[in-house]
Amino acid sequence: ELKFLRRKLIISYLFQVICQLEGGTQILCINNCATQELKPVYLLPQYQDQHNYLQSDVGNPVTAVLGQYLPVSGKLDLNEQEFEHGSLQSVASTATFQPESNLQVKVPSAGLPCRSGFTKSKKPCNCTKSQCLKLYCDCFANGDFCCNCNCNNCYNNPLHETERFKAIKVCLDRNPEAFLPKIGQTKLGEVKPHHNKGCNCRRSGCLKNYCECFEAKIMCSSICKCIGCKNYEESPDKNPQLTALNYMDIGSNEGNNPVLTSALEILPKLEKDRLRYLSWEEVKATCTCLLVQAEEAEKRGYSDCLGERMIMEEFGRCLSQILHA
DNA sequence: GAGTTTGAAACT
DNA sequence: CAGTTTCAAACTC
Ligand SMILES: [Zn+2]
Ligand SMILES: [Zn+2]
Ligand SMILES: [Zn+2]
Ligand SMILES: [Zn+2]
Ligand SMILES: [Zn+2]
Ligand SMILES: [Zn+2]
Repeated sequence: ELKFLRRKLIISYLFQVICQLEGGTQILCINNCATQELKPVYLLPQYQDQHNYLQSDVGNPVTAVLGQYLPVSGKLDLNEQEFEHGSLQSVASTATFQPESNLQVKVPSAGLPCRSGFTKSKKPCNCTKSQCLKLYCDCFANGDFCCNCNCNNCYNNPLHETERFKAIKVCLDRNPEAFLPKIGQTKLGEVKPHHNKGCNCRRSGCLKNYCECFEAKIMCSSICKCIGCKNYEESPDKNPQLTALNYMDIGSNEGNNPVLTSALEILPKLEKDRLRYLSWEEVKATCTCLLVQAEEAEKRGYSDCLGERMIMEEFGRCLSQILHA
């Protein structure tokens, strides 16, 4: 369901609109499409009479079930480049995101109660198909031999040295850092406890051990690409900017995404407790609704311009439902 | 303990 | 490189 609009784009849109709705001043402005003149679509007025607006949606089977999964038949292949071109207009500033370094979290530097090198309290694995020679196997991934494991057909032991070495080489070819510790590699001069490559969680909120960040007992950071993350600074009230920005895909923005820049400008105006974050379910449902609109427009042979307008209006309806849910 | 959910790793 | 499949662990009941 995210083929049509890449998720980070969606999240950025939703986030910005929420910011602006909450701020109450500005208006979402969208390029209609690359070939058309810039024609802003104003969403805000549509919210003025919320009741009526929702009433008119009664017959809309899509928005009526926002929050549920809708089966989307067929696939819509929209020219993404064109869409990108018609993305949010914003001053292309080069402002970069500078994390508040004084928010330094105190690290229990006392050192973990190191498991006595003797007991090797390594959790036994239960691999059955990987022969413990792929990174699926935690033993292998940690560079350990399997020991007291429950694995089947295990090659991760000195008896299969050759196979094991080959497997290690394959992994290193794929990722030269495959066997480096995923966390704790605090580079010199790095203030905060450095994290790994970041997670990509969607459904766990990064609050379950499915999430590698959570499992490692570290907060998600800007390099994470998670959706609906709740694994960040314990007291979000203290720094809404920081936590809110964690919801955007800063990591791949290279610091100059206009959406991000714009959000940075807007954020300080916000009352912190009015921010509302999006869950994966909401993002998913919204994307589904937008897809349906796109399909509809395509089916009816509407112009790209009109199709995009339909999509954006649907987006507005979805957003309003989310905001008022 | 069986069955489901999850997201990294592997694969195409 | 993105989308899909595989995998073993985390989780639920
Ligand atoms: Zn194993
Ligand atoms: Zn093992
Ligand atoms: Zn093994
Ligand atoms: Zn996560
Ligand atoms: Zn994370
Ligand atoms: Zn996260």
